[in-house]
Amino acid sequence: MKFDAAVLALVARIPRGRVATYGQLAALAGKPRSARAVGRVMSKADGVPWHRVVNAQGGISRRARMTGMVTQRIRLEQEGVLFRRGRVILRRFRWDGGAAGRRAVARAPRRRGFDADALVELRS
DNA sequence: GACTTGACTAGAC
DNA sequence: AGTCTAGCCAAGT
Repeated sequence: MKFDAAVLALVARIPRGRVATYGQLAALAGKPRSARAVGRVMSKADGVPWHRVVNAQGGISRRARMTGMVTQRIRLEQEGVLFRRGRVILRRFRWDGGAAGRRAVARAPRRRGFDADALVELRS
């Protein structure tokens, strides 16, 4: 399968309210170090939830058109994705890669009850 | 086919 | 924690 198609197929599987990083998608597509290539694919991605793809720091990467960046953040927030200091809280919103049977991508243990991150977000 | 250009990253200070 | 640097890979010229 072509790299581009593989990446697009993966992006299409990212659930609402979750995000994936360029590097993560590259790895899932079988090319662990092709994060930049994923960015290229996203630049002309259409018909897929491209807004759910962020960089390794949880931030929205810069691009030629800045308009898309605003759209991306708004859409994510509408899906319930929380930001802190301008970045997605990856620990909580990173997609596990559809890890059914597959080995899960390092995932933070679910916290129960009081959530400090959420509180901080509400206050800002 | 040799550059150049990105919506990138992990590692080293 | 912010900055730099070296890699990396696929496209376009």
